[in-house]
Amino acid sequence: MANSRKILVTSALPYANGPIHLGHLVEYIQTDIWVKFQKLRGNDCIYLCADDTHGTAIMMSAQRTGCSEEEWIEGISEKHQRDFSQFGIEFDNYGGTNSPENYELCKQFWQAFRDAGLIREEAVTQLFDDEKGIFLADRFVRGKCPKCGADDQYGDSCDQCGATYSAREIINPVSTLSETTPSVKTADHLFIQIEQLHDFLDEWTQSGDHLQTEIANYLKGHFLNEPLRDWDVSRPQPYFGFEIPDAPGHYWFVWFDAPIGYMASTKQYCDRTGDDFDSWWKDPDTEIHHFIGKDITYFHTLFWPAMLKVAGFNLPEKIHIHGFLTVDGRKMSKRDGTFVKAETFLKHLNPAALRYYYASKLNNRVEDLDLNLKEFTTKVNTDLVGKFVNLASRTAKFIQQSGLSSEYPDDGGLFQQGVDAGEAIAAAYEACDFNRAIRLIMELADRANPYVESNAPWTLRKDPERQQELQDICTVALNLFRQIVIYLQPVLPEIADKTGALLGDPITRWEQAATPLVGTPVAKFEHMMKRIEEKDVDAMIEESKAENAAAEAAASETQYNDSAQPLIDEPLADEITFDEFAKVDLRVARVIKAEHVEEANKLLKLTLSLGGEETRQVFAGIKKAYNPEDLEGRLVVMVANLAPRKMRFGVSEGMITAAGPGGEEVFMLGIDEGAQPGQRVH
RNA sequence: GGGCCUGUAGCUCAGUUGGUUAGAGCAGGGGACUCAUAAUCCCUUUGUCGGCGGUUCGAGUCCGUCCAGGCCUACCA
Repeated sequence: MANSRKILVTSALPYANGPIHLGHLVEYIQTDIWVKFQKLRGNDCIYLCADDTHGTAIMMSAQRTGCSEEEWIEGISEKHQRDFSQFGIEFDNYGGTNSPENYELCKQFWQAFRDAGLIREEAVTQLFDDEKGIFLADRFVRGKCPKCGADDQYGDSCDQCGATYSAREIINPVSTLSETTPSVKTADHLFIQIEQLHDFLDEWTQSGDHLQTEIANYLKGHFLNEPLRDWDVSRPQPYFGFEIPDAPGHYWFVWFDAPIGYMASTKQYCDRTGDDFDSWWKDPDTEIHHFIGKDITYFHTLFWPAMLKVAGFNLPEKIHIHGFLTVDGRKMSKRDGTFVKAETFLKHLNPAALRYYYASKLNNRVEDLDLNLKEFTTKVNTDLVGKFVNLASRTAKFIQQSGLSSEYPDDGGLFQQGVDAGEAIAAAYEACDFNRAIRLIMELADRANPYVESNAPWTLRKDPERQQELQDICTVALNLFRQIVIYLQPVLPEIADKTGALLGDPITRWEQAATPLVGTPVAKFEHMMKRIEEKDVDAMIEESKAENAAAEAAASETQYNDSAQPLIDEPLADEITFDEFAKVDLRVARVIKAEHVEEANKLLKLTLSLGGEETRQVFAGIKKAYNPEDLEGRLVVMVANLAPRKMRFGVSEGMITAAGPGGEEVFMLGIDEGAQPGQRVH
């Protein structure tokens, strides 16, 4: 087409850390419908996606399952692609951010930032999990809220009082990865000084219709009204990602390389098809459209445009942001079985039903979409099966012998009304106002059924004199049906294919809806879509519940499958009386000094404070398990009334309590925050 | 605390730049038909358009305010 648009479309990259579920599918179905619409309209449109494969979470998952990160992400990618394909979602290329193409592009972006002088280095102090050997992102830390004192809150904010804070402020932090107390460590990070692009971002976000208005307002009120903070784009090792070429030991933060993955996927597409990469990312006439969820808004509306700007690539024409999925009005819940995986849905229901339902609910605002299961069933059954497919189902077999009439009969203007509605429907699709498009299309179906009703082909077929009339009526009905099918092709591609086969004319272009089809044979009609049974929906929910129960059981097994070995190694001691227990004076003590002892290979020399001036010198056999510098300041529990014992290196005036077989496996007793040195343990 | 969004029949929602008796689908009630996946067609009930105040000849539509619900409040994917 001479005036066809060149449109590059992406969906957010699914994180390669779990299966696709119905929530993800809102976005991929929305995007796929939009892309199919553009293609049907004759535009040069490609749809790109990839797995987002970097970051700490993926590193941990691979570790847990005992495979390499590469093996892990490959397995996930296969599953993702299989799920998408089952739902009729067709990518022109599906890549992964761990690809060589992505690495090359990242280097290019990085160099552009270096050249622009926008990168600076600064030390960042973070909590560090000594056992796992990694820095802890906020969500991997839990502890007591520093504001209200609520227990078991995440590292960045408190559910109870709503306070936000840094993980370093949290009281009694615990790493959720190892359940150990993290230490505090400092590492250098690289920052992009995004504030220098403030004027550009002001202009880009607030004009040109690149964003929905509520998003533009949000950015204006939350970020652009004050200087933009520098963006921390590096992570120290260990990290699964790309090592920064000119900063060994530093890795690009996953959110630096993830959006570049859109481009890497384009690169793969171009390499495969011989297309020109620059025509997509450097030609200003090309439109780039990103579809994302509201959770990743600022990465795509601030950082990403800034990156593209600095590196000299096309800026997005539009960023389409959608809300989340709720089921029956509530957040998806694993416990309620409403956290339904794509795979589970497919075992029970037709993916076309979900595509239609989502389409009928989607608009171009950032609103949450509710999957009401009852409504889902009635809507699909009434609209799709009852009204729409029924049109073909009730008329096709009457003209299986004769085919469509050779001339399009008078239909009282029905077909033309459908043609007239075409542009409004197209405009609704274009604006991502799919629910409007569906409403307009269903109005057409609402007119077509009464037409069939009032002309009663089932009466005509009994009268040999009126066979021409019968053929004409069915020709009209099937053309009205086909017109609707064309309009619905972006949503229901499979039905479009079947209709193409039924009427001997494949559906490939939107304009086909403007011209009635005549004179073709009509194939044997076969059901295009089954009704949804309530029991299938119930079965899907039940299966999701069962999956969750099984997963929970497995998790609790791995968490609590404690070995019986310790008791076997050291059986329980004989019973004692309380008085006998009370003879042992256990005290809270603070390690005020910890030092190596020359020539000792097991011992550390500790100076313990019991508060005030009271101190004890203790030799403890924990050298292999603890570094002295990590001990200083810690609270321990000591046996304070143990008879002093002369040892080779001095007198030990007590004993600190610890468990474990010894050597490297010694675990000292800690005590919760708040305890004071000198307090007795009862 | 601040910001954004939403509030129209039992349910899901339309209502264009303010203009005559506020609409659709589903659900409910009554009837018809039998070609079709118990599908379809016709008729039909229901609304202080969240409350209050204002601008206007005229407001569901604009302004203010209050109430209710949702979301966001950056280094977290």
